[in-house]
Amino acid sequence: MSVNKVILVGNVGIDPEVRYLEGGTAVATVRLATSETYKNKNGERITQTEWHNIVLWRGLAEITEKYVKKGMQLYIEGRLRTRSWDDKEGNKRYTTEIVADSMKMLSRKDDNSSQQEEKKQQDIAPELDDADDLPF
Amino acid sequence: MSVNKVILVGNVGIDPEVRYLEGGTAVATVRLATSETYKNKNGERITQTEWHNIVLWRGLAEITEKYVKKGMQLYIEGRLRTRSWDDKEGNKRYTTEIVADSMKMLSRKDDNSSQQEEKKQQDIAPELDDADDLPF
Amino acid sequence: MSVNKVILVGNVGIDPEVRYLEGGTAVATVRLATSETYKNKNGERITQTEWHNIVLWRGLAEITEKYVKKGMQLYIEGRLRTRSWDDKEGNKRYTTEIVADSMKMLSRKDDNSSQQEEKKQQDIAPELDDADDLPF
Amino acid sequence: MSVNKVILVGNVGIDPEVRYLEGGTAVATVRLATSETYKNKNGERITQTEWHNIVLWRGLAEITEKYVKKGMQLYIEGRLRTRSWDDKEGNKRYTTEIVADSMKMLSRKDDNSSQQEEKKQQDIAPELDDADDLPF
DNA sequence: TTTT
DNA sequence: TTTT
Repeated sequence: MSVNKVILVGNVGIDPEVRYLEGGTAVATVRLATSETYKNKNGERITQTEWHNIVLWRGLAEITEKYVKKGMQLYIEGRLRTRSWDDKEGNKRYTTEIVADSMKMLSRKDDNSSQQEEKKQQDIAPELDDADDLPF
Repeated sequence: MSVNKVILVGNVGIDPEVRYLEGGTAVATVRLATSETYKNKNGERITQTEWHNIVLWRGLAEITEKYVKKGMQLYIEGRLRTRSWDDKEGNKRYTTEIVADSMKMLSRKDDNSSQQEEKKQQDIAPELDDADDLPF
Repeated sequence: MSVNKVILVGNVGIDPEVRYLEGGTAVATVRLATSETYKNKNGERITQTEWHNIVLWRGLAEITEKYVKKGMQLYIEGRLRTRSWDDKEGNKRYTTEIVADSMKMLSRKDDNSSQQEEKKQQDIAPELDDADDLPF
Repeated sequence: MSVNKVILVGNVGIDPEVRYLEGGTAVATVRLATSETYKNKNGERITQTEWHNIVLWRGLAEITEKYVKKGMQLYIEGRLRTRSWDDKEGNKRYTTEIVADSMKMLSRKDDNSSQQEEKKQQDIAPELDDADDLPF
């Protein structure tokens, strides 16, 4: 038995990237910042920002494509996954990502169509879970 | 405002490494496995194991040094932190770790001194939180 | 947007109760204890136990009926729900429960058939989520 | 070993109540709403609101007294506690509350002094944890 | 009513 | 490199 759970509330750093696999499956990646403020030994206020790579599949990716923009505040629930790849020198490299199981928009960047999109967002809210049975 | 929270329950892969910084601060690293089982399209049961790098500071590191062993089941609560370093070819590399804020032992590998250590573990249980104010 | 999430690891106080609604839907209730130990001002070790009412629906209820026993350690992920009812004097009363979305068995009470049940438990493990779309 | 953790993001229903115990310890109570939307069998969109009783001690209570207002969105991390009391008919009653370990303000109700208070809030942000060692 |  |  094990538990692998991540809960994040943070802000989107750049507009998400969304691509579609051969079979039509959507995959989105989101850069999400969380920051933490503390005082160091000299009493100075230090803000430390952490950047997270979020991966969203299928329905969550499609929602992301339509509604998630740079600057928005998101709630993400997911799990850690480290995958390996080979760089150009042939070295094994590792990247740790958060695979989202649930995503909620806490704010929206207002744009021209905001009133209308607000409604859309509410319409789709109940579908914001990744209930597919594939584990990635 | 942001939230950066990780909750893990998993098994320790190898005995932890603990070192002491110049000032005497203890730092422990633990390799923790979580695994997830699912059926693929052919109905075969697939187990996918995820390895996490846990970093524990100060009191948590000292507890780790004394009691955490390969094979034990741990509950970890912490936060994600990605740090960068330069490899031998001078390339920037990134490693994502979970900095523990709380650690609980869900099982112990039984050894000769188990009865005695059981008691020790209980004695220290209330101190198993990293309440220091440094954010790393 | 809101989040209502509970994460518990605790021990089952009595064998669960399971009943079936008219339509055949299974509902299980589990009493789960969590305890917390601290030192009071006199340095005495105090253990405080908290009892939680867990409600599990459908597949989770059926798993509970088959495998969950008094004394077992469970991981529960769910959400808070307070429901009201009228007592015999006609006063409104409130009961707060945790509606489970996920349940994992961290230990089993060993019994005669343990080897065999062990296997069963593994067979059903992947189905331990409440993926139905009803919100209760 | 056990875990008793609650994570909430919701809105404050009425201005918090804050009182001071004989020894000067501050205690605040906050009514927090979370809501969940789903479609019933007829395809109608149903919103179900859940009200939570949050209890905050010491520093968190003082922050609450100064800054938390009706309508604000809060992030609360805490633990469940059910306490019993006797009603006027002498019956034992139970109330389940969430004792906060951490509180973060996700929004503020704008008032006249908002600019100035914004700064205050940031100044106190690092102290928003209940690090005292009393377990309630 | 559980467990360590 | 762990565990079930």
